[in-house]
Amino acid sequence: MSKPDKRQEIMHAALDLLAEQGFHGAPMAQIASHAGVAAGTIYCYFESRDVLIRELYHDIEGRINAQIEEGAAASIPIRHRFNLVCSVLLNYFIDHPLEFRYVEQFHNSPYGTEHRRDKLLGRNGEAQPCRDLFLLGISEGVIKDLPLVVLYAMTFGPLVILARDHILGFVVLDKTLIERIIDACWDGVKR
Amino acid sequence: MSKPDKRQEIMHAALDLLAEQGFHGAPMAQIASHAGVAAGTIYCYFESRDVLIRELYHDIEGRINAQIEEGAAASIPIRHRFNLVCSVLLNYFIDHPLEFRYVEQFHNSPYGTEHRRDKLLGRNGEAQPCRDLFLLGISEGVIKDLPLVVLYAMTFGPLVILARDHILGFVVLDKTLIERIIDACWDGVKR
Amino acid sequence: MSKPDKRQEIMHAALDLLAEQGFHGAPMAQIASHAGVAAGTIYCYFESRDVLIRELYHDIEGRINAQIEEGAAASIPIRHRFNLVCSVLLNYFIDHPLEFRYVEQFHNSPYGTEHRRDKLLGRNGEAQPCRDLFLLGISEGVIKDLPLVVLYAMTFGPLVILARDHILGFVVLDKTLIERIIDACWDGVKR
Amino acid sequence: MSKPDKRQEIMHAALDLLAEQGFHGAPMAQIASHAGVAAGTIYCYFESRDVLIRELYHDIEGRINAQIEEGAAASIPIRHRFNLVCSVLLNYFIDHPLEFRYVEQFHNSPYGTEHRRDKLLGRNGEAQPCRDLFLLGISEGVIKDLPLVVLYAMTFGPLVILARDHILGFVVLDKTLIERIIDACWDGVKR
DNA sequence: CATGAATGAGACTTCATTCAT
DNA sequence: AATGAATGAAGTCTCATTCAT
Repeated sequence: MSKPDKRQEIMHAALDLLAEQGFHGAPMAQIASHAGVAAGTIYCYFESRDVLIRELYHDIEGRINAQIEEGAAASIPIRHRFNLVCSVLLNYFIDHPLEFRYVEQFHNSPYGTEHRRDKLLGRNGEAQPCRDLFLLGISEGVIKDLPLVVLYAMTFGPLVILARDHILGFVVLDKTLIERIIDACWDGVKR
Repeated sequence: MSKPDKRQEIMHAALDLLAEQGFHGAPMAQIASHAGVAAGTIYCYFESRDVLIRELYHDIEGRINAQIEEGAAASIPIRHRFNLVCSVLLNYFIDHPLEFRYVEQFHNSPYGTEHRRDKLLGRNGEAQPCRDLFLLGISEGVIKDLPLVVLYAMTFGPLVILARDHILGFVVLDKTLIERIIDACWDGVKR
Repeated sequence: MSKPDKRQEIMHAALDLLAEQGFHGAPMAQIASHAGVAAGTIYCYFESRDVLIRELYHDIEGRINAQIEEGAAASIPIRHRFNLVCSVLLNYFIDHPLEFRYVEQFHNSPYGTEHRRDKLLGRNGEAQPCRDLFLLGISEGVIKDLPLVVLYAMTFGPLVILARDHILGFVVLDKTLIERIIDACWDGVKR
Repeated sequence: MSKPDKRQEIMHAALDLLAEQGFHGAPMAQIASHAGVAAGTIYCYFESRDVLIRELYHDIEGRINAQIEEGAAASIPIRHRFNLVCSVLLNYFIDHPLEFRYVEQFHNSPYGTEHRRDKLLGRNGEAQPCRDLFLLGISEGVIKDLPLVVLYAMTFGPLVILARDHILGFVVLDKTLIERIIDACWDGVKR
């Protein structure tokens, strides 16, 4: 109980501070004190700052993917599954603004570049869950026959920007607007 | 000629190094030597590192907006203007990968947050040029009646992601594919 | 049996690691794990790291002196006793390279300085066993009438260097060569 | 004037503190303040602490070798050259106790091990100057036909120990005693 | 304007030691 | 006696910035 507790405290503190102050605005000492532990304690759980940052990303990525899969797995009509995936994802971002900001920063940093390079070789499947959804749609002729990467971009590109704008207060995404947004995304990918 | 020269050298060196190595992977000394000037010289032109970073962003943003305006200003049918704006923007990113990476990093960092905050109060116009395009489209009933922010996201969200994927080698965006992508974006915003 | 066992394990691990990696290249945690005990356990047997280091030295010094005494005590002609002392000592170093390296490092460190300072006041005995041998030799007129310290240096100086060179692989000291070396040492001290 | 000045100040301070307090008893900050410079300044002249330590050794080694060569080069009878080399070396140590202590510690530390390893491959010639002296003596039949390493040990082993003892106050090496010591050393190596 | 040596605050990390279990 | 998670002081090194030249 005390071991995972402290590890969790540290990860939570790191998420908070790194998301809010940027990857280079939060010294280890600050993370430690925010987590209620001594500076050295972090190194009982994470080999280095880099490892902490990567492990934290991996954690969040896992949770997000779990959400997406949840929607993508359902065996319902493609259109509905698409809706589900998008709304689940968008709502997750809205509900977890810190995780969202963390992930965004991670992607647009040398960590993200390295992370992608690794995926190219070792496979990983961040958006893997949607693969089947899109492939099926293409084969059924309801989705445009475009490279998967493009379909991902058409779908998640707008959602990510809107999540950010919502978090920053540029729009208020309510239930109705979210529905209309997802419809628009569908228009983008549907044949 | 020699004064603005040095300033340009510095900005160019900063763009190179900051884009490639991340905002925190390029010390001032490295930027200076890459620019062929002494460390102290940078401070003759920029008050501080932060100012350099922001000024560099401002420069790039200006050039990108100029490109967009170029496409948006033409008094041709909305559909064509939309095409023009998108292709001009996407091609600019593809042709200027360092500027693209720089801007992406800027946005997803405390600088970006602050920058947006400033915009809320004052003005900005990053996507301003498109404002009229979309407003006109809405009033003519050819574009969905959604908040401008959403329309921006529907349009630029996919483009930005695809530019990044192209730069990183995940897709190869040729003329044909770019056309199809822009068509898909149009599907997303059109009524 | 289990208590002294653990103490021995710790001293053995400390000897290994401190000799090989230097006095500052072996953290307590490493010594502990090498000894198969927990970090805190060391402090059940040794008050501090310094105490461990000094106690370990004291142990080794005792064993080496025992060897020397063994040779020095024999009531045989001086020349033979000298031979015995030297060969016993040199062979001990060759057979116990870790102890040798440990002792060398100890001497050439602040520990050694402090150790000598203590000896100045209290006692010494490191080469004490040879005292009688040399004193007898002087009085019998077979050994040069030089200060004991000088005679020690003439005898042990070469041996120590050659032990180190042998351990590091710069020479191979076989039986014959050892004999010739000891003869040379004798030439140095004999009248 | 100011550049080499500061570098010298740093090396001098490092020699003082490292020799007196041990290689691990003198933090960079202390060396810096002892040298009258800021902590960071050391890194303008030395890449790292390790580099400083090695460079300092290299410096001292050079000065000592210069002294030895001075004695060894003279084209006088072997016996006299031997005397000259030994007395020059012993006096240098006595006159420069800090350098002596520094060198001793260096040799008996991982730095020294590494240094010797390098020499084995790349040649370096610490005691090279004496090589000819001993080789000539062997060929002329006035010096024992022993490996050079052994002859070095017979000669320098006692001198090093006595230098240390003198510095620590265990003996007082005056002109007369030094002569007698060198005579004894000669007895060790002469045929 | 330009220089670049110098600064020193502050970052990351290590590790001897403690103490509740 | 034994454990090992936790501590936090201290160490090395980086780097934005300054200032005398």
